[in-house]
Amino acid sequence: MAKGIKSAISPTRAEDYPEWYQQVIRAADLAEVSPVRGCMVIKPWGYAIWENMQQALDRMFKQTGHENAYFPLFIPMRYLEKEAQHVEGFAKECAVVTHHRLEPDGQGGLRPAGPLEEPLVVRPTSETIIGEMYAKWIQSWRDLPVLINQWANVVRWEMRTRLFLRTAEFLWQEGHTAHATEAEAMEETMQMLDVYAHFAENYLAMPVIKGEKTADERFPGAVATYSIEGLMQDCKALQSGTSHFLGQNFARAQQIKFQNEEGKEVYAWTTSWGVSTRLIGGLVMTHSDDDGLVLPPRLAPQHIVLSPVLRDDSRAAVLQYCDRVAEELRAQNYDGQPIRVSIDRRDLRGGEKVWQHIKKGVPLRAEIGPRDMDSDSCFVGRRDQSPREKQAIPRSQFVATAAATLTEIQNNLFQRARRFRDDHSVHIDTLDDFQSYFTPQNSEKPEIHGGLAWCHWAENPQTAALLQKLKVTIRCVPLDGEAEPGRCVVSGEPTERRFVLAKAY
RNA sequence: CGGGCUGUAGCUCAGCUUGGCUAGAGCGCUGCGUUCGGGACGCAGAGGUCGAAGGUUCAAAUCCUUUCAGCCCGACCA
Repeated sequence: MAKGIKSAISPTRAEDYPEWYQQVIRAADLAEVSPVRGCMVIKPWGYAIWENMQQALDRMFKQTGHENAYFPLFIPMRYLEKEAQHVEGFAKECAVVTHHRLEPDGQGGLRPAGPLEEPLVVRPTSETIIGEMYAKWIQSWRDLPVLINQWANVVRWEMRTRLFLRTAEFLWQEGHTAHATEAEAMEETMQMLDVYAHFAENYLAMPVIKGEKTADERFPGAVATYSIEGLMQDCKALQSGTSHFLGQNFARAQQIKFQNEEGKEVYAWTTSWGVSTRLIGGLVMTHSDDDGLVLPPRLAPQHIVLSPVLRDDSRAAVLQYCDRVAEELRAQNYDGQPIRVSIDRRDLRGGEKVWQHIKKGVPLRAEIGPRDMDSDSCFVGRRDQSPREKQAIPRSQFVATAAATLTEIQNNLFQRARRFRDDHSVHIDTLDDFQSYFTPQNSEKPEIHGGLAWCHWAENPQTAALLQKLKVTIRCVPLDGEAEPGRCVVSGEPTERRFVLAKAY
């Protein structure tokens, strides 16, 4: 490739953000679009990130008293019909199975045969099937709470898809709980929102705002929906996890009831909460730069990749030296586990090999050639620094400080993302400021603009029309921070606190 | 699901308007050589039923119809 090229990914973020996003995913070999409409293939490097997310989240779910279970992929259509709002919300995007057999069509092909008596819906979410089971399992107050999580795939027939951010099929986890009292269910809802926020900030290194969704954005059938919202580098917000307080809506629809301590039959209070492979998209858009993916060490499939500089006269010795360094690194712990190290033995030119690891977001990389071996050191680069800033570090020091360096990178990424988020968060108090904040200078080819606008806001037809015009949405009513009486920037109506508004995915 | 654009080699694309030699380029890939610590260079190669199906024609990547997929813009959504 030409020497003049400054960055590994083309176009850059500033030039064309959506295209940059796709190129980062491709360069890092995370995933591809599949031949199946709207569905993606998650490749090993991308799937390993998901596995790391699963591992961390699963531990947190267990620590908060949940157990894993598995429910069917297929949901009888009539289950979905029970909760009116729920049907309405999901009906438009359901895949439906109507046959259970194939037969020759007489022209060398196949056609469906054996129509089902009742169509089966491929789960878009599992409230209904799980609720159906809970209704059987729960009879006494002694049976509560029921705290179950499921790792699964779901299907929502999306018309417009983007890798990780929105695909017809995606992987997620869905927690479903049932409680004896409203307060306990609400406590669960908030607890899991906190778990998600903790995970986002400490693992994804993605600062998030916890908040409640407005009625329009609420989960179909929920009494209240809470979310964590992150800000991507193109200044659009990403809903990155949701926790729903379902009240007794689903319990009533599905007859989840029990005898309480007074012997009275009452409905249970339920919750559900989930995060998906969308988080990988959030990860990409929070940290990556014009040289490709940047991974927070806690979720990186490999923490360190050693790139031996292979020359005929010293090949064996260098490889042996690398093996030794790798062994020593693996004996170190980072984040409670041995450091994940691999050696790239491929006989590629040094520069090319190293750039591949940069594009894949490996947090720490070390080039090791005869010169390093002679001086008993490693030539180390960090993904949170420029590719040029490489340093020779004595082997023993590199090994001894590797875990601390990973911790430092993890923290740096979070600090950097938080600074970006804070730099793109503003209090807006006039309509003019609001409009100009969300209006690009160049309407032909909109530049990156906007961010999180904290505003006094009233929900009414007038404000809704403005939002539609500017393509802005109410992200949430933030939970943290104090109430601050004020007046709606559009209508002047008095309000209690500021909402967060932004353009969003 | 509406409106627009696009499907030609693994990737990015030219060729199509005005049908006609054996369908091209760059990158990537394979081999050999020179190289090698910031993304190498030279030479020689492999690789395409032109998204798919029908049609028009002596002749279709090129024209027509249908269909599938992708991208952008709307509506919808984790």
